Amino acid sequence: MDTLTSTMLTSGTALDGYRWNSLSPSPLSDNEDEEEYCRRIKVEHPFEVDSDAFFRNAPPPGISHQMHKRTAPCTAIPLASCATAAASLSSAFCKRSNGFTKPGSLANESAFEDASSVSAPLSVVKAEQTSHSEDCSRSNELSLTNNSVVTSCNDAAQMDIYRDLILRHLIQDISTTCSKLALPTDPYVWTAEHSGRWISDMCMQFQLPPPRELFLAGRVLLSMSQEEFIARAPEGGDTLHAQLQLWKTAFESYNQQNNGANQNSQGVTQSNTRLGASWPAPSSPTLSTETNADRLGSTQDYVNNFNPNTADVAPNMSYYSANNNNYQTLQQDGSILSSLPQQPFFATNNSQNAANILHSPSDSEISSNASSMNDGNSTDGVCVEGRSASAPHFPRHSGTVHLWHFIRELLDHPKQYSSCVRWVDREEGTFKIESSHHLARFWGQRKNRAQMNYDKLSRSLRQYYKKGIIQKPEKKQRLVYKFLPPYNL
DNA sequence: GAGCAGGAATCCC
DNA sequence: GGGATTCCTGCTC
Repeated sequence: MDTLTSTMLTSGTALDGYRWNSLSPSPLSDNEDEEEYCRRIKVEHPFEVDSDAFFRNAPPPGISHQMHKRTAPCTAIPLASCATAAASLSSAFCKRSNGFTKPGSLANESAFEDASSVSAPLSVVKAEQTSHSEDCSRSNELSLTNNSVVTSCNDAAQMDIYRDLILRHLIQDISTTCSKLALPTDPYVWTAEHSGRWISDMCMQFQLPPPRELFLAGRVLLSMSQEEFIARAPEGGDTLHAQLQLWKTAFESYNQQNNGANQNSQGVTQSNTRLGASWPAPSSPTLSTETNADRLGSTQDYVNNFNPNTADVAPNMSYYSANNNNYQTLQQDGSILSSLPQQPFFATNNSQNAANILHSPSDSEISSNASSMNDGNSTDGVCVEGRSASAPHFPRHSGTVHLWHFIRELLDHPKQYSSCVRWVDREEGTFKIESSHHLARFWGQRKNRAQMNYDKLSRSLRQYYKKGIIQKPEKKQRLVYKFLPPYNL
C-alpha cells in the first residue's frame, strides 16, 4: 500500500471529513405510516422545509456560502471518497498480487508489489504498472490464454486509473488551498505563518479546536510524528498530521511525475523541484457559478475533465479566530468581511432556495476545496462580493445526475439516509433499499419527476445490469442490489 | 401485492 | 446518442 493510500486509511481523518448534518431522519418505524414519517422527517431533517428541500443545500442565514459549502456534506466528500477508493485499491492490489501467478512475470509482479508498498511514490507505481501492462500485452501477443493474466492487465489498468484519480483529486484540493491561503505548494518551505494559516483552515474544515503549539515551520511539522502532533494537539492532532502527510505525498508524487514528463518531453531533468516547485496554478478568480462538480457528473467525467488548472479560486479566505472563538472571512486586502460564530451549518433556512435547486447528494463535489473555492462570492447575504446580497444565486446542477451516483451518495451518508437505503456489505458493494417509496420519491424530486415510483426507479436500476454498474447479489433478496467494481469504490 | 426481469417506445439533456 | 422514464407483460415470492 502506498503512502497516499496508507495515510488516508490510517488517519481515519478522511472518513471523518464528512460534515453532514448531525441531525437525521429516524427510520420509518413499523407502526408509522408514510405520512407520519414524512411529517417527522420535515421536523427532524435539518434542511428540509418541504419535500423538495430535502436535497437542497442552501446555507443557513448568517453563514457564508463559502463556509457552508466547505462544511456541507456534499462538498466534503472528496477525501472520504479517496479513502474509500484507497481502501478498495488496497484490497484490489492485495488480491491481485496474490492471484497473479503466471510464471515468468515474477519480476514484474515483484515490482508491482514494491510499487504498492508504503514507500513507493505514485509515479513509480505508475511506471511499474505500465511496465507490467506492457508485459501483459506481450503475453497476449503470444496468444497466451491465461485468463488471469488478462484480468490482471485489466485490473492494473483500472488500478492505475483510480490511483491517478486520487492523486489528481488531492492535487486539485491542494492547488486550490494554496491559492486560497496564499501558501507555497511545498510544505517544506512553509513558514510558521504559513503553517498557521493552513492549520486554521484545516481546523475550520474539520471543525477542530485550534491547536496552540503547532504553529511551526513546515519543515518542523513534517518531521513530527503523529504522536508528536497529538501531544501538541490532543484534539485533531492525528487529523492534522494525516492531512499534512497527504499534502506531502501528493506534492512529491506530482513533482516526480512532472519531472518524468519534463524529462520525456525536454530531455532535461529538473534537479530541484522543491524550491522551484511548479504546481498547477489555479485559474483566476471567476464569477462563474459552475463548479467543478457541476462539470463533473461522474467518475468518468471526472477522469475526462479533470484539470487542476481549472480549479476555481476564492478571492477571500476564512480562518478560525481563537480570540473570538469563531470563523472569520478575510478579504484579500486583509479586512474582515464576516465573522461567524460556530453553529450548526444546517439550520433550516426557510426563506432561501425556492428558486434554486441545489446540490443533491449526487451533486457531490469532486473536491471539497475546489468546490468551495469558487464561492468567494458568497450568496448568503453576508459574504457577498460583486453580487447583490439580496439576490442569492446558487449553482444549479446542469449535468446529468446518474441514479447509481445518487444512490451511492445516499449510501455514503448513512446518518441521513440509512432509513432510505443502507449498505449491507460495504466491501462487497451490497446495499439494501429500506424504503423503496422514499427512495423513489427522493429520486423523483431530484429529477423533478413527480410521477417517479419504485417500479420506474427499479427499471433504471436494472438498466445498469447490462452496463456492469449494478447487479443483484448472488443470493437474491428483495430490494438488495450490489454495486460492481469500480462503482463500489 | 410487491418486487423482479426485461422489451419497447419515448423523452430529455 | 446516452441515460432515464414510461408502460407493459409475465414471473416469483
